[in-house]
Amino acid sequence: MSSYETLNTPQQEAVLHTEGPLLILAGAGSGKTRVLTHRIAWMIESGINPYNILAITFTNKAADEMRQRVDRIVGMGSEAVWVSTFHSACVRILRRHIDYIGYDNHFAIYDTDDQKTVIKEVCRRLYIDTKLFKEKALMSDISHFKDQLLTPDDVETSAFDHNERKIAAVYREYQSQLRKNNALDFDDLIMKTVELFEKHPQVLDYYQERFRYIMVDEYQDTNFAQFRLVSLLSGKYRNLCVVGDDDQSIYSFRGADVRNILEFENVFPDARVIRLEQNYRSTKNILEAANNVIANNTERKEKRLWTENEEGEKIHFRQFATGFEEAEYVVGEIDHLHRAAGRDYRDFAILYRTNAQSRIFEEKLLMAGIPYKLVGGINFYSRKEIKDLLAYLRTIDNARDDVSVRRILNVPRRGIGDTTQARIQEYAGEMDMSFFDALRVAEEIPAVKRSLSKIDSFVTFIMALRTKAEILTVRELLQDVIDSTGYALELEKENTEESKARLENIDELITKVQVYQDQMKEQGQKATLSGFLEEVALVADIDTVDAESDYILLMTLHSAKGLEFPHVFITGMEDGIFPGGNPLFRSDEDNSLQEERRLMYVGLTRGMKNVTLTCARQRMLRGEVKFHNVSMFVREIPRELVDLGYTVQEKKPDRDKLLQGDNTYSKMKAAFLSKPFMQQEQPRPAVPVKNASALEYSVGDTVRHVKFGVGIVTEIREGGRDYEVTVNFDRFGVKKMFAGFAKLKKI
DNA sequence: CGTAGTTTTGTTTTT
DNA sequence: CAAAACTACG
Repeated sequence: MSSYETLNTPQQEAVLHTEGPLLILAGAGSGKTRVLTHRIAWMIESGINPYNILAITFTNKAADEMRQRVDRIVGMGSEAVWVSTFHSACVRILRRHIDYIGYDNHFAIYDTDDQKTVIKEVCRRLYIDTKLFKEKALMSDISHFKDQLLTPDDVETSAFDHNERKIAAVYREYQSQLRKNNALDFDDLIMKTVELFEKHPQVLDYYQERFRYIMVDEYQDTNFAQFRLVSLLSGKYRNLCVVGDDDQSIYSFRGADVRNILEFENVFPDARVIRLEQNYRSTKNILEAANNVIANNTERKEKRLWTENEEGEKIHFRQFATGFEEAEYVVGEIDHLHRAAGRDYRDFAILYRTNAQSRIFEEKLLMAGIPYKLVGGINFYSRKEIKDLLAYLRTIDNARDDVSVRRILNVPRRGIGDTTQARIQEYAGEMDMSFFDALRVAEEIPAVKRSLSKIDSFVTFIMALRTKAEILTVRELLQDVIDSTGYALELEKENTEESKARLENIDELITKVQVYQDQMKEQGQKATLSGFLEEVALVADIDTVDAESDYILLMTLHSAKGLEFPHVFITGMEDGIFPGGNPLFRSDEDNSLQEERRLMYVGLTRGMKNVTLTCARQRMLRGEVKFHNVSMFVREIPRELVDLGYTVQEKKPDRDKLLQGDNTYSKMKAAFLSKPFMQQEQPRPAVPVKNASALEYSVGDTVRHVKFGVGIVTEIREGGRDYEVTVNFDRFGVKKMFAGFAKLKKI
């Protein structure tokens, strides 16, 4: 096939090397996805059964894309290839075989929220003071144990002080609670799969036969458990191909161990090693900057990325007085490039170190009427109303899921309060039965006599739903839950901004169920309740980003891994924010600093055409004004590669006043919100603004807005260079906006 | 039992 | 500054 000729020499080598262990050291933007897809295509073409191929990607989105690209090359056959994330692959395996290690195949998957609920319960049972042992810390401890495949016994044995024994006890009890609830957490998905394989060689053998060819992407971010899993699976045929870049290892906080990639050659002495060092993505300047930054790290495989691309623009660096001005600049700049240079919104990404930094950009973008998508932060599925409804579905699906049953027992209010719940819980514990079973026999519990009728009707209600679940589709079932609980009705009555947003989320959930059903139908599979819940548990926010929609992406540097954009803004380039953490514990030998630097490297190498770094002298952090120095990473870029533009712009007097002394965050916010967002400090070509007569709408007209939907124009006022239009939106109420930005369409 | 009002706590990063 | 966790009251 001629398409292989478009690959460079090492890329071709990687594609053609299908037998035996292979390590591909793929620098940023070196076309590794192309290599992986072509490699799968080549294998299929050369007669390998696609059924025998397993490809592990980092996100579901990457998995989908890979499958599509393979399809494009080979046409048919790719649907038989298993392309999925570690977690999805493990769920599929466990659904089939987890009964071998004493779990029910109908297990629930607990997210961070659920885990916390369990941990709290565990601490209460063990009389552990959560002031001394923070739930969050315990959770991360347990997570790390599991990353290392340590059982409660292991932890117990190696504990050498009181604290560690305590933690081991929590771990033990936590596991026993999960088992009782027939639930697994994220880390269990991997660990239990390993356990299954180790305890049941015949099951392992089955999968070894099945997956004769294995590929793992982003190998630098695998942890010990994942390493073990991959080793087991590939143990028989040894056709293991791993792809990664040690310079992009940014997940050590969740147990990722760079040694997996650094020591691959030691584990597999006969491994072929191929380096991909030609970069096809970025300009020379961007690459040069990235190379110089990462060169400050000591623990790395030396490599030299190069490109034939043009030199391009310098790295732009801009410092501002405040975070507000920073955001204003970034948004103004994007708006400018969009209008003047005709760049699509999808060409831009605004990146930051922590999710909390996104808000200010959201505000400015909203004001400017620029469409954006926020990736990460509070997950859609962790919103209260969504979790409530899902808890119903989970209760229907898995009767032993106590966390879900308890969540919905009194939602909507049924007059079954905390005391009653605690008593039932106690009884269930004593009798060693599930919470729901305790509810069913509530008449045996003398302490809850008063609520007995309420409990009975709850039990009947759930049982009825469970019966319905057998005949209804998932969507119909969800609709039934929404109707019969009166959940939506209650929110409608409330009729506040918040309740409206919640109703919208519920609508979105219904849409998601529908999408799932359609998808399953398309693939000729059965849409099941468990299947939907599983999908819900394992989607990352980034998976919902689609290439078609034209919006700016806002996300953390972590989420940006694997993506590329013509224009990248890395914001908050301040010491203490990025690199974050405690400066006292930061030295060059410190691994955490090196990881931050790799994060910077990832950020820079996302850029294709240009990268802008921004920072602010002072910014609001946790409600107080903080002063920061410019990030050390900015200084690590050679001076001649950086365009400094101007530093702090001349400020207007009224703004000066705003920034002084006693001004609170909200005052500043109010002041900025009431201002036209665009008061550009930098001279720029005048933006053509329509005058009132040129506006295609006038007072009384119905218009459509990208974000707010349909509304009626109630006022048009002259305001500086632009016109201020007041619109009463059907769903969002009255909003004021500037005609130049809002792009209102008369309908 | 439910609510409103008060206090405390928190920032990495995510499947 | 917010969200979460507590507390006290009707």
